[in-house]
Amino acid sequence: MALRATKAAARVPSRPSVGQWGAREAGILDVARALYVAHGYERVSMADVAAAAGLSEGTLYNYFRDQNDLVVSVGLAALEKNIAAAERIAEGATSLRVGLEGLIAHQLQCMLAAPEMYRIWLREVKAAEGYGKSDARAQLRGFSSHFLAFLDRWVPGSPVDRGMMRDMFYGGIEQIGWTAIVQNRKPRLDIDAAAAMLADAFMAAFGLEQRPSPASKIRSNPRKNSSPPH
Amino acid sequence: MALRATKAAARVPSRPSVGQWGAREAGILDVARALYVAHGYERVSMADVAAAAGLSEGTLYNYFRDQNDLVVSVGLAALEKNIAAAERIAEGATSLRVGLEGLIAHQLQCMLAAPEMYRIWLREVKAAEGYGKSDARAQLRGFSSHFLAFLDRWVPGSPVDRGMMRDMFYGGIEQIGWTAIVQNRKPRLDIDAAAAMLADAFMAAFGLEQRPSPASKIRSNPRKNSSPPH
Amino acid sequence: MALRATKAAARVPSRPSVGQWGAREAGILDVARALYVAHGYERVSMADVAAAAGLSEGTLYNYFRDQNDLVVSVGLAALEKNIAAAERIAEGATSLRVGLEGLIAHQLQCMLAAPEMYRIWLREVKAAEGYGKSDARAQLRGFSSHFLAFLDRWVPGSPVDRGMMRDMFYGGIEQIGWTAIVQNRKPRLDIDAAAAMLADAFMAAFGLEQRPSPASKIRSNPRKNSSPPH
Amino acid sequence: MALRATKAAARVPSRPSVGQWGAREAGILDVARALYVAHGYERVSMADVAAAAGLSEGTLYNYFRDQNDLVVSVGLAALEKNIAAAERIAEGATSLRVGLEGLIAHQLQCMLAAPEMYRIWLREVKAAEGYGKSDARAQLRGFSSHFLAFLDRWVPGSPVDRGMMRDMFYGGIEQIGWTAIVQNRKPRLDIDAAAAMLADAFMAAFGLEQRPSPASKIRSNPRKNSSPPH
DNA sequence: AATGAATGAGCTTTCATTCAT
DNA sequence: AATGAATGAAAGCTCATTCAT
Repeated sequence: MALRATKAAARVPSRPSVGQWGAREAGILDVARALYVAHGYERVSMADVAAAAGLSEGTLYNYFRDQNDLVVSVGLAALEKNIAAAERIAEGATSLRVGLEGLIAHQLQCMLAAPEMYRIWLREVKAAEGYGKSDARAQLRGFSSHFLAFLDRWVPGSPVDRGMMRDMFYGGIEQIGWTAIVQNRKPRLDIDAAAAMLADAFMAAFGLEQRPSPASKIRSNPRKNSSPPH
Repeated sequence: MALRATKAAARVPSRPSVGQWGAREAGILDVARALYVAHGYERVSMADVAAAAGLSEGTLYNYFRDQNDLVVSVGLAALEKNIAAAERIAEGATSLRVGLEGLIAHQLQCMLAAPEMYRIWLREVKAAEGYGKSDARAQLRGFSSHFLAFLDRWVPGSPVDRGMMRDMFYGGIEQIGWTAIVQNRKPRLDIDAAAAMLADAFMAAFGLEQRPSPASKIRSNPRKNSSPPH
Repeated sequence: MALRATKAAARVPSRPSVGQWGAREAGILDVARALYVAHGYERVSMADVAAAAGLSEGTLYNYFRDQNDLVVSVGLAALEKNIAAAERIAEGATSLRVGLEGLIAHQLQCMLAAPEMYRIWLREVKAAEGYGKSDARAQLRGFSSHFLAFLDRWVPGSPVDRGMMRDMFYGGIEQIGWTAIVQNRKPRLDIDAAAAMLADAFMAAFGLEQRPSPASKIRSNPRKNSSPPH
Repeated sequence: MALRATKAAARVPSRPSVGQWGAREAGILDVARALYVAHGYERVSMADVAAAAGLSEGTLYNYFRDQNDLVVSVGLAALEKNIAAAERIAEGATSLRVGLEGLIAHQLQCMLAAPEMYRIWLREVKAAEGYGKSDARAQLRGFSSHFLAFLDRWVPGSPVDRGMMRDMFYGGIEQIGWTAIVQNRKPRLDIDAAAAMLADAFMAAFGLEQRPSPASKIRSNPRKNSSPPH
């Protein structure tokens, strides 16, 4: 169904040396990602990747401990890029609102642009046994703290637990993105509009900003309006 | 890594008859679920299930087309129960707030009580290739409409698109639950407190209820609520 | 009853490279043939062949795509040898009569020497589904054209369609050989006598040579003829 | 590849009682034949046949010892009909020439009309292990003696051994028919023309009739005959 | 570092056949 | 005679991984 179950490879604990870690590995990851995206990662064998990369199978194993390592690495490479961009967005934000909206839009864009990467993330990382102790999770925690710092920067306190805020935020966005993917609604989803709306919603959810006061007459369509007020 | 990928079987078109679908299958599902929970579903072979159920392997295949069918069936059986309970909660709710809180608490309880079922759901259903067209998704859509009807009942209109509300709601809750599971924080998570807080947050997010105005003493549940400092 | 039906493998397109195709494969074919002859090919598993060849099962599958490929390859290897010999006989023939007689004798010898190979040819090649488009048939066509060229060399024209001549010739011979095999008459069949008689018969059938003139009351070849005179 | 190999069922030696042997069995054979022709007999399971016949699987086994028995029975049923017709043709023949021509045409017609039956005959009967001792062969021997009697009737003696004549005759015809089938040339094969030509050829082959005398510069059968001008 | 042939455990899956009812 | 659920042996096949060169 996904990849064949493997007995935990007990031996080699670490990847070669980090200094070396560059060109070659990145190239392999690129090749692998292309294959994964093209055929669905479950159907791409190590031999396929090796061949496409102009490597022998054995050599491939010099760079990635096993298939899981490769798949997860491909997934995390994509994640890293996204995280880096997200951090830049958070840091460059001129207001909480702008930051959230940017993060939402960015997240949705990433998902819709590369659903297969998200599938890898979901199946092989997030829902994998032992995710709790994985490197991947450590990485995520790194990002998480950035996000929390971003919140701290703009709102020192809020009624909702910070961790929960993060989970609501990302959980909600991911679910929305996934629904769009699954419904094959990718092209039609208006990411910016959705981001604006969601940013409002999250601000309200977290008590981070006043919803329009009853006094302010501003909201044109208070009922079903799905778009951002002001 | 998970289960071996299978080629779609060509012959058998459908499962026997639906009327018959009862005792035996349910028994097998129970046995399988127990094994899955105990050992991690990836590590449980069809032979294991057959043996535990006191069946021959061949017989097992009379009831479930293949391993994937069994795993997914186990996952969906759990889901069905949860959905039924959720629908009861939604229908029995005396207010929107009560309903949301109940749904949140129920969802978290389900996840924390059976994380392995949630893993199956995540890996083998939600993130499986072809989920978009699966029976599972059809089933989910059924529940989704119940949830939307529930919202309709209490709030005829809201600024956020209903589908997005649903996704934010469940996506957020699931993420929170998953974090708790992954962090092995199950026992410590105060589900009721979390549910109360989240219900507030979602109400606010969806513009469904006034956040307490600074002046108004309105907050109904000042006790466990971890929210608005006013 | 014979071998288990297999679903066409989807991925691997062709056999490795042709240049390499030699030592190893030939060795495996020899081993397999020996087992097939000894036990009846239907009763020889891939594991049997691998073990006898001192190979792991997986390795065996590096050389032969599946069981059918191996069985057919064994059959065709035998066929190739026979065809090569047949071509040499045809080319070296000093007369039409000599050539036909040689070809008949050779064909019968091959069949009686290795009936199991003939069974493989019959069941797994000739009567297999899709034989029409198989490599085997292509190979046979190659030989067929040689045979037709041989006829052309000695008799530029004849009343019988060449393709039919070929079919009558080989169909007839094979049936005779098969009868001998089935009747367990192998040792007793006087191949040379039969070949002489059949050569006469085919010459006459194809109008390629004068039958004995009316004057010689009976038959042209009273010498070695093993059949009943009136 | 064909049917799964089975361990020789050692027990039940005979079919129920012959008196009963009628309606039910014939009906099953019909149903099975239809399925075999439609899907290729290798792909039709006993369950398929039972279902199509409105029988339970167990009941099917009351009528046919095992799958092989069924398949072979289907094949032989077809053969029997053909043989009966052939005997009628042979008996009704007004001359040797007419008889042979009729037999050839009939044989080709049978093959082209039901190649799948011929495949069964080839794979599951003729090339099956133990064909030599099978009931099928006994049956064939019966027909064989009819054919020989037919020859005896018209030509008390000939230079070619009678058994070989039979084998040449049927082997040649079958090969020609098979080639037509394999080449998908069924519709185009002019059976009557072919039969005429082949009849001539066989007559000549067996020395059963004068080839056109040297004097008559033309040929005996100027009509449809595509044969010997010498 | 690179190779790539060899490995082989281990799973799924099939269906002909049986037998208790 | 009929049923049809249960059987279970039996093999095919894959592919991640290794290791001798």
